[in-house]
Amino acid sequence: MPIRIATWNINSLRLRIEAVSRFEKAFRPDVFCFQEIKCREAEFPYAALKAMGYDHFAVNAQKGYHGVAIASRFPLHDIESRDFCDKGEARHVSATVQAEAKGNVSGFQIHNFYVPAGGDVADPETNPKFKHKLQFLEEMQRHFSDDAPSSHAILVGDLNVAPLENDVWSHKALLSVVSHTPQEVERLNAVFESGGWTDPVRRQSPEPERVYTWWSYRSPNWALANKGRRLDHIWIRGALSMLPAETQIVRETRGWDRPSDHVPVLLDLR
DNA sequence: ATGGTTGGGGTCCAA
Repeated sequence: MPIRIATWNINSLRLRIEAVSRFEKAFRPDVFCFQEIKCREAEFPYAALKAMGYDHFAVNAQKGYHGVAIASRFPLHDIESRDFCDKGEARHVSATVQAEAKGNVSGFQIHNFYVPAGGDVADPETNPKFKHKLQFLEEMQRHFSDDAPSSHAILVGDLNVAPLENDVWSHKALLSVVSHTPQEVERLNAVFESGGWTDPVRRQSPEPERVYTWWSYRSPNWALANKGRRLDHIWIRGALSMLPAETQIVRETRGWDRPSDHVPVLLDLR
């Protein structure tokens, strides 16, 4: 049995806990990473997640906005939440997963990120949110290049950047749209390269195949128009990147009642 | 070029 990791920007975990349950029944992830949980820790739906078989948690929560969490069937150790950019925002949580497969126990580190969206204007001089986004990515780069790049780890989350031309519905139309500007892409690529990461989603589905994980709520006909972006990512490094890996993007959840605007990304590692 | 929708918390901000 492979180990299955899922990441999903859920856009309010309490509101969509039934969607999480439906997804869990169908896809059974072992380690489930959420972004935009949008609740205080006291409001975190521990009981509902325990009923789905998750007994181990790493939660970095705040009232109303942002918030990330890991729910795991395997024990979690060394739980840390780093306050990137020192703004007091809950955008990162990491843990060591004590995974067990075929009786072999081995650990790997997992980092769960919610990178700032960056506002509307792609100019750090006039838009402090965009400046924050660029600084957040720069701090991520420094953080991971300080590590031993060969250490096995997984990085997941809503990185709010679609780095490749075929990660958006129109490269040309989105070049000046926050999420696909050269400034962000350059910084995300620096995180990826200096950290020694690999991208199993694009290993499986190389360009020019179009891959999206997000469709705006503002498009009434999201499936037909299909103006999506790939904002949600799973990266792996070290010995993990040598393992047989399969990924899935579970687009069908975008068509469920009251959906998140993001869909889950799954990774199976053997 | 413009405006379109959703969620949380509270009468507007973030996405």
